[in-house]
Amino acid sequence: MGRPPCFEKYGIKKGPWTPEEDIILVSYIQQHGPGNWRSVPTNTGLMRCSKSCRLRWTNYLRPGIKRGNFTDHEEKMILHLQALLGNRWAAIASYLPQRTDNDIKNYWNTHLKKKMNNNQSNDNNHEDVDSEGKTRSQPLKGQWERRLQTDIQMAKQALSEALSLPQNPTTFPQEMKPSSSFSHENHPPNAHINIPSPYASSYENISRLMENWMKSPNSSAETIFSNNMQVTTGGSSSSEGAQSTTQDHHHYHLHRQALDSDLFSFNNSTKSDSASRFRSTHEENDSLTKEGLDLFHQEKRKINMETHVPLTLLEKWLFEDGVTTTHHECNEDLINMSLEESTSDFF
DNA sequence: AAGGGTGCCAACCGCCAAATC
DNA sequence: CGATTTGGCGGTTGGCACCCT
Repeated sequence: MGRPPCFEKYGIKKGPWTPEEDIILVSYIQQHGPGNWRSVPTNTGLMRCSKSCRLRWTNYLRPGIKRGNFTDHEEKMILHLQALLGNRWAAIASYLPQRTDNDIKNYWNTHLKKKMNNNQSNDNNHEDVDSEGKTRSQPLKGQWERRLQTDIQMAKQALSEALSLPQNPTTFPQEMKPSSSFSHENHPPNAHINIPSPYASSYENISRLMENWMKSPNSSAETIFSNNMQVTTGGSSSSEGAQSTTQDHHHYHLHRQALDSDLFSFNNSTKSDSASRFRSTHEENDSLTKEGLDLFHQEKRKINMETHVPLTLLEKWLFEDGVTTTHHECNEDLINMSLEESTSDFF
């Protein structure tokens, strides 16, 4: 037999998400936590498939997501991890908790792939032009990959070199270190993320939105949203959402910024300590519900049991798996090499 | 100013493994 | 144990915004 058929076959809506839909989804996740996506469309009335809801949450609405330009360091990490793991964007994204796999994939396809091609075409001179037009030496890119493919011993050495990135503790966010990347106990997710926000001046509006939202969790999202954000919602079809005015876009970004607020500090429970964030943020919130606490304890137990493995193990798994699947012809020596040793400088 | 080309990115598609009945 | 659903992943696409001529 199998599972009962899901509701989502009827009248599935596609296309860009509207602010109203976002509000509904976030509101639901706020109450029930991420997961059990099958029930989300049914319980919220969203005419979206569960898959779409999950993607919207993980790629856009989930708090703690860093958007905008990739830093030089992030770019290097992506390049190195891509060389190690191949196009396993989810695995790569697990090393960059603030970035989504979709984000990294897009960045790779639009920027890095091009850059790699340029590097290969300019192979003879080991110089590269960065985004600011400045010339800098790039001895690792390309060279590292070629050496990896040709000689295991050389590859070992090259890997060590590649992983020995320039040490710059001041520019390396705390949460990106593996030992702490899954621990935000004392750090609200956005507290130390330096987002160049054009919406800072509207912080009060956001605060009001969140305040009212928390006070009236049962009121309709549309009412809350229209009262606080004054967004023209109209018919709220996807096409209309996509055709909103510039002002609407501005408000939409305010809304988006609000969703990033610490008040909703869940994280994807399969990849990080959503429970820790959930607790740390909700403990500071007077409107914390008993339901929320129960959820937190459930989440924490689940995470402790299933997903919160030491990162060194995760690294090993990623490394070994990546090597065995992408470079299986030369995997033995690489597997024998201790990743912890070779990455000690990397992080 | 207009039209075509290009870049970017959110969202979709299809596949697969795991879970469930 | 097989059928079915769900969740996750990587690849791809559609449409908007920007740039160039």
